[in-house]
Amino acid sequence: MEIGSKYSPAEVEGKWYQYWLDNKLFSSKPDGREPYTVVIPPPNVTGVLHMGHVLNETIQDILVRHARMEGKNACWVPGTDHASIATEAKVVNRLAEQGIKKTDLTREEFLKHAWAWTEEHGGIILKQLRKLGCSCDWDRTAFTMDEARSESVIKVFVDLYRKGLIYRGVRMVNWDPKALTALSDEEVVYKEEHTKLYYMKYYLVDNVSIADGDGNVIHKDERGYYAVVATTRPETIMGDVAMCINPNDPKNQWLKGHKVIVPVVGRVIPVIEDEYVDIEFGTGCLKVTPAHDVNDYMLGEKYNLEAIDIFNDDATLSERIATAQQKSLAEVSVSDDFVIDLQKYVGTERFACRKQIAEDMVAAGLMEKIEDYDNKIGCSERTGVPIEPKLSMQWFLKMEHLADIALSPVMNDDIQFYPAKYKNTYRHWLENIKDWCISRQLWWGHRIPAWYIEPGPTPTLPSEGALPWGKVIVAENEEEAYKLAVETYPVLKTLEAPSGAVGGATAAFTLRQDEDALDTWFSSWLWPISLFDGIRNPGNDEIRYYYPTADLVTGPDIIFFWVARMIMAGYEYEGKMPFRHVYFTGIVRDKLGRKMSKSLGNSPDPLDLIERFGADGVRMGMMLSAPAGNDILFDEVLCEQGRNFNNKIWNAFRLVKGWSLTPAPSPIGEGSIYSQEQPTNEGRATKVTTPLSNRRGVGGEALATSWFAAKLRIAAEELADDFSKYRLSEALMTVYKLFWDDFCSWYLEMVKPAYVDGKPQPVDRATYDATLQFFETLLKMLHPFMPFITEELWQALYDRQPGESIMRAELHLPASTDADRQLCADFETVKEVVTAIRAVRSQKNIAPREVLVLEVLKKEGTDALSILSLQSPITKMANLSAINVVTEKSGGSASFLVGTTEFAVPLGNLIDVEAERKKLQAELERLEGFQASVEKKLQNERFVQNAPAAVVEMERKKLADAQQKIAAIRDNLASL
RNA sequence: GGGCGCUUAGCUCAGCUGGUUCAGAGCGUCUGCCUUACAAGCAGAGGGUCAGCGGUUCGAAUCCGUUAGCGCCCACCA
Repeated sequence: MEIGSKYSPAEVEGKWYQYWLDNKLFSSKPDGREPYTVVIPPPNVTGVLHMGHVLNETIQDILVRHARMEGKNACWVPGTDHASIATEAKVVNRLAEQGIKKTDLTREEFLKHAWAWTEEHGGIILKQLRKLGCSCDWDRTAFTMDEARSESVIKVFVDLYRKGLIYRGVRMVNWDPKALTALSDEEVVYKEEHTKLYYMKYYLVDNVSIADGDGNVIHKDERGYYAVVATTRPETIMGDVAMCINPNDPKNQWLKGHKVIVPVVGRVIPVIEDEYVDIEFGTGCLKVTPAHDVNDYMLGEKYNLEAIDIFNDDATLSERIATAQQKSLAEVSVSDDFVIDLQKYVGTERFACRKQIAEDMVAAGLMEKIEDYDNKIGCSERTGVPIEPKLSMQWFLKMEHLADIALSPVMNDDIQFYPAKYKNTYRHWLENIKDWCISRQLWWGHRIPAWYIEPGPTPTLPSEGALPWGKVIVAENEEEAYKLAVETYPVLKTLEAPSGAVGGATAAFTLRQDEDALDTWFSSWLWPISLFDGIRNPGNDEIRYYYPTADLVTGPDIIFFWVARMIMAGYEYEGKMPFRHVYFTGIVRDKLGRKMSKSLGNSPDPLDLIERFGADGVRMGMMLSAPAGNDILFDEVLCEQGRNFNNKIWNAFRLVKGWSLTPAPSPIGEGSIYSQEQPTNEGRATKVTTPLSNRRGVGGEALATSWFAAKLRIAAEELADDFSKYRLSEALMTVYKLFWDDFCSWYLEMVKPAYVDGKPQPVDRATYDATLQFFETLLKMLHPFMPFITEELWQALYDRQPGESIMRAELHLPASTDADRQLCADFETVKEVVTAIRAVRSQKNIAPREVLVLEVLKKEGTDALSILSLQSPITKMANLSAINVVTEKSGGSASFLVGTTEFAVPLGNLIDVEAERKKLQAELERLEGFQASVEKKLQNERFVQNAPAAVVEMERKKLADAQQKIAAIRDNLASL
């Protein structure tokens, strides 16, 4: 097989993805195996893949592939979200480009456009996930607005309504004047802004004279006494119906019982008293505008004040301000000094109006002062415009019961959060939860299944007053609603009976469906259930098998929107948690720590990255810096590292596949060391006491092979441990180092055949087989992270049956043993010795191909000889001709310590005595310092008494070792 | 305003129950190598008062307190 020295992902990825699809390797059906279920956090149906998705989906794919290789029945269900408000906004924009206004369309026409848009863009993102390698069961692809999901949503709405958990009412809601819809509290984000604080004059209507003193702070000018009200929103004075002071506020006692004039408006309003008012803020006088502020609304309720809504839905000033002004002026007329005809503001936009009215007030002498002020403004998460608190009729879901059932499972870890710190956030939200506004004034979404009873076109009315006009009926469909209406209000039966057709032209009454759609999250919260049809078809085989799902991978930004609510729905409808673990990913930022955004242009296109580095490279780049819950500082350099790793794997494969075999298999454990045949270095003076020989009878390859087998077993356990703790980036790093350092740099270098006469020698069968098996194991360990290259090489490693895949290959290694650990520890010594010799080469500029001799100093009380059992790999890796045990090392040699054993490399006159002396001197000082500190510790009686025996013993050993080393270095120095 | 978290090498982070030879990794940096798998590579090296201060302990990066800086979440001070 001819293979290039560079891995080309593009050729490989498409091929294997198709192979996986063709062989249905992603698909799952309930069977006897343990299920492992993941539901995708559904991306917006019209969205495109961004780096956040790459992170999120890569993690899910790693978990799913890992579980699949553990022999579990892995099922990853993909799908998309209709994203009501976002998608509707996009459709509205597109229509606007075509010169079509939404308001000119009927609901049906608009929905046609929306569906067309969905067909056009829907699923693009799912296609992109395939490029990433995601192993979703595509046959299960769902959409929050497909039939099964829609019916589930409606069923749940009806159910909750009948349970009394859903109600309808006029409440202060967050109004998005751009999207023209109500929003839930969670959809409001607060932004810090530099604004102004306006201090306005509210003159007293009764021009009495007021005595100074008693702490009162009185304002008076030529027009009379006035109170000063501070506000950030002067335009809302048009809705003022009262002024409120704190009854305990000494500086405002004089205002008690008076009436004041709203400047500009001219309305006369009472001064009311409530302890809600903060004495410290502003002047302690609060204007009360029940229609436009949540707190004012509460005051309004409490003191029975009128709410004057001054805005249209798009937050322009309403005609109502003028009529309200006329009405109040008709009641109590005030001096023209204080009044401006509000008609001039009608139709202006709220911020323009604010500017204008402030200027007008200054001009009219009604403004005391204007100060700079930093304020937090609630804005729509979607459209970004400031929210307008607005009174409106909406549907709400009572949250108390749902919060109750959702709290404890997380707090007692039935559902585990990674990282666990989000438990606090979760608890705090549930403990302070408010009712969920679930209606949206949108068309794109699930229409609320509520109908209002209205007179039909041809009613014959017995007695109008007794009829239930306007009453609401909640049912799964219109037919049901009709039946229910008649059942609930038997009087409807007495009307002229409609002839069959529901709500038809002949009906005596009709049902008019509520215009509103449901909040998108009202469908997403059912996702883990509705994907298996558990709502429409409770207890079906799929829901019983796949539910609860295993892991949910999502961002902490939707912990309330989605995670918490899924937990509520899970317990309410299945009586069980929807998932066992939640893995919270961080936010993907650029390397400077900035959020990735279109406007900054700092967000790379994932598909472009995949093209340049390969999907495996991008996945690895993402995972290299992705501990759970931490933000990811993404840097292309990491993808490059990923690509380089792919290349490394590729080349390791080329090496192994290029080997030829010796004709007859040679048994492991005996002989077969070609390095024995290498010539000894006759040229260098040595005091040989032990000839180079295989003292303990184990060959180089065999030793390397048993070492790496042990290493693999230990690494597999580390890997399993990392996975169990969701430390995926550490798991990847474990395999990365295992492959690159241990397998390539040590193992392969140890077993790789030598060249004789320019030709590589054949490799013995046992080594070859073992190497291939190691390779296969490594590929399996890597597969969840890098699915494509591992499949490519796995397929090429051995002959495979059609339809076979590494995806379904299981990774079973026997448990590691103490012997394994001992062997690995021994090999650490090998590595240290080899590294030390290489360092000598590097320092002395000795080429790797120049053959050296190593001397081991045999001293009384030391274990110098044990190294000889490992001499074969050392000899090869350090390119030695011999390892000689000596009692006295050669003159002019570079020496080093590994453990307490001293080694020397004879170098003849290459040695720089002065430099060597300096080095030794430094090392000696370090060791003496260390020795002193250990001695001090051991002389401390409290340490010896209190510390565990093992720790004390360890210290004693440290001391003994240090003493030995010091002695060796002193000898060395003396001999120089 | 309330709550949570973070601060360890140039960068990004591990360090899990306080105790293996003065703290680890990856990347980057420096030095030397085009050595017949791989220069997208090989070999070697340097780099840290564990944010500051105080305490507990025989022993602290680790536990407690405190200060500073950073970040996140929640909240109706107009």
